[in-house]
Amino acid sequence: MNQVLIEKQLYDAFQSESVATPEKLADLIAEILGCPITIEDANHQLISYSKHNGNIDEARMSTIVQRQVPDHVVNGLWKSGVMKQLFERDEPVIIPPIHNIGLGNRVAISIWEDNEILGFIWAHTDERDFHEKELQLFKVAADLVKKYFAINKSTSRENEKEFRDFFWQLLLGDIKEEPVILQRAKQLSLSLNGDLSIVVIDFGKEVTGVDEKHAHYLVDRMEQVEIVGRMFDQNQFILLVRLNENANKKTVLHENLQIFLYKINNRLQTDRIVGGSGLIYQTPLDLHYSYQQAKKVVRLKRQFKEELENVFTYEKLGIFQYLDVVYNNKIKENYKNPIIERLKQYDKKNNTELLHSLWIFLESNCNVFDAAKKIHVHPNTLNYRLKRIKEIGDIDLNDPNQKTTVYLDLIIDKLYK
Amino acid sequence: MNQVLIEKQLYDAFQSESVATPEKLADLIAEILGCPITIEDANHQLISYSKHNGNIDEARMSTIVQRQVPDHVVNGLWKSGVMKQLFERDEPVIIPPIHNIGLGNRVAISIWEDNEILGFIWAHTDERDFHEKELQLFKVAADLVKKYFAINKSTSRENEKEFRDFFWQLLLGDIKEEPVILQRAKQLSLSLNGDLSIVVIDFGKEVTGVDEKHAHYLVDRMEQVEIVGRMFDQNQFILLVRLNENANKKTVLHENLQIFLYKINNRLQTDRIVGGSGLIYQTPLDLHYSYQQAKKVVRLKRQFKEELENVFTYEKLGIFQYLDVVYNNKIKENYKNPIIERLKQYDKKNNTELLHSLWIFLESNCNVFDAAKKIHVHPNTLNYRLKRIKEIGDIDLNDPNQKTTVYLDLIIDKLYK
DNA sequence: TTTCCTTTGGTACCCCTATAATCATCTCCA
DNA sequence: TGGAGATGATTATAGGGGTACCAAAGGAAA
Repeated sequence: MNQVLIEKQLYDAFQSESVATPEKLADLIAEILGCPITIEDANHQLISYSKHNGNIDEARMSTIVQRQVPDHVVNGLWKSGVMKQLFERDEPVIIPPIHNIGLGNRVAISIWEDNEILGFIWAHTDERDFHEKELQLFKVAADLVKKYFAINKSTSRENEKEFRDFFWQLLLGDIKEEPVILQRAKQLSLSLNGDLSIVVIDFGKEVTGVDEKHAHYLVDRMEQVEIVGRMFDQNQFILLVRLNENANKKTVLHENLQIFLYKINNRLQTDRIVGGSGLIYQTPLDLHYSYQQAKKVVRLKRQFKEELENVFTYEKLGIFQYLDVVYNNKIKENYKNPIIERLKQYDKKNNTELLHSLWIFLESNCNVFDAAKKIHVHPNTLNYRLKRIKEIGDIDLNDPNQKTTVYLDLIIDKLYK
Repeated sequence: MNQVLIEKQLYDAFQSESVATPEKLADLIAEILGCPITIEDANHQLISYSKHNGNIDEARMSTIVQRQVPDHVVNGLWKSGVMKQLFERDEPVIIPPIHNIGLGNRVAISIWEDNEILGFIWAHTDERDFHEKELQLFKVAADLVKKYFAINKSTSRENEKEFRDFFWQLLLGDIKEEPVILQRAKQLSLSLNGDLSIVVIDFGKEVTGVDEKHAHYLVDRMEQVEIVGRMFDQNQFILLVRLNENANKKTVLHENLQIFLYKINNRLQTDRIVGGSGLIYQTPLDLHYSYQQAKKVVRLKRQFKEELENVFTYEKLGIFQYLDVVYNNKIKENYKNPIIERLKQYDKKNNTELLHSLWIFLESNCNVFDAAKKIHVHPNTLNYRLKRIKEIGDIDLNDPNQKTTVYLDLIIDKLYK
């Protein structure tokens, strides 16, 4: 009965304020539970905190001062497994002190809507123990806070479907006039100026709720980029991002994606998730190109796992960008590079390794010494082999045209076998 | 009346022999005209010669001994313009002595069927002059010889249409079973084993009779290759060739085509005629690939006139083989190499020549010294520029992948402008 | 003037080329 | 069958040439 009473009290208190401020909400929860309360959003930004009475730990102090949870505290929470629990269920989690990040006793709960985490409530339980009753109350509190989030998100929620349609139009290039795009963006309170790019994260399987939560959470923590739009589509998480003015265009996407993919694979205990970004364009008109490019990066990363392990942007695909069209052309024209064929034939007949030597040589930027080291032969041996290759293959390795051609054909020969 | 009489006599004489030997024909003409006669086919192979009375010149002597006109004599005839006249009309041509090739006074006439030259008659007029009467008689003689050729060609003529159909089936790859192909080839007395390839000569305009004659004549004089089939199709002359057993596969087509094209352009006073060959295949099943390849060579040679001036075979196209598919892919994906874009922008802003320097460097097989020489700067200057290029373009020139990509993109950037 | 960019000179070190020697394998012929 | 000779593959050595790096000077813009 006591519990029901308190619950009613909470509800009444909450509903009595037509627009409850988050601070009042924190104070109210703190009062009922009898301990300091902190409310954060999904991105660990401080929403509000209760008046504190008595001494507080270092983690709380710095969170309040910075208006967000310090990075090292977040990292510590991940490492200790606490965040993982919060991400995977909506029950209160009892957290023992973690001294090296200055964190005292806590009980925390995550707040959900559909599969998206809206935020967290942290109770600072240094001064009192939480038993079943308090934990029940804490869940009720989470429900209240969820309503607060829901109200504040309501406007964007209403637009959700409309936004999705617009996003697809951008991704498919359906709208051809920039003013039309910008007007619709304005209606949806989106800003589409600056450096834009599409990022595609591919889960390689159907995306579960847990996957979505982690993905949402991690993209929100990307640095130097702003997530303008996001959407799940089958196995893929599609992002429309804007680069910050002062970000280094050449590297920011690469770095963020690298970190993102490392973390999400780590947290979901897999290695299946890959991702890539398209080129950066200055107009939303071109975003459909970026989308296609990002998808191509993902596709190629699956196809050439090792080779493209460290490639995350379309720009860095290099020759792989053209590999499949060239390959298809070869198939269509039934073309086999006669040089390679001659060398293969010779190798087979004479039990030599001319073709492999040539490949290592080309891959070593045509440096005989480096290449010789890699295949454990004397540089002069490799030089001799190159001389033979020139004779047998009828190729001039000093002609960049011929060299490039055989390099391309060799890559294809190796990769499409 | 005398003329008509002789004409009748000639006809009678000719028709009296159910199968007149060419020797008798030569003797007959010699007797009527009162001078030694030589009959050759289109390829300057000796068909027959009349008994000679009196001294003969060196050219005749060596022609008879070798059973074909010596090369230097043929060349001399071309240089003096005689062959040109013979090729362009079917009237007797009076030829003054050409001493440096040992040729005395001659009157010659070419023998035609449709647009193909069948052969020539040479009258050795050292001992007597040809006037109007003799010239008329000479034309009658040519008509007789034509009939001789016609009889001997009749079997192949009958097959002409059937052959054309078969040729097209080969070119288009319509027949999928090798035994079927070989059987049909046998019916047409064609041999389709060995190293086969398709050659396409493109006249760049409608082909006239004169063009055809020269083309037929010149392909018959190719060395180390056998013309298995030939056909005119719109602006193109399509050849099916077989390489001789002992020919150097790597070079024989290149060399023959180079010479052929030089000569035919020269003789027809143009530079419009181009030609190319496809790959060499060992089975007629693959000839349709060779045909497509040869057409591609022709098309690319028109598109990149200077760059492919010395390329005649598909094998030697090098990177041009892939250029258009890569280009189309770029267009489709709206891709502009960001490295090149950044360098262009920098060059424009700072009035520098980084992009051009990079191009020369890549074209010089990445040899700083050679490249520096070409653009007249100190090698260290170029080194410095390369350092800047690496910084501004964010490119690692020691990575063959990146280098190849930018090389390809630069070629396309230059050629498709 | 300061600063940044570009060019050039110098030097030490690394790399490439050419030549020759060594070894293995195969062919051919007595 | 043995051995001379040919061919091919590898290693050794020397010297010239190319490259990377440092330093300095000239020039343009702030």
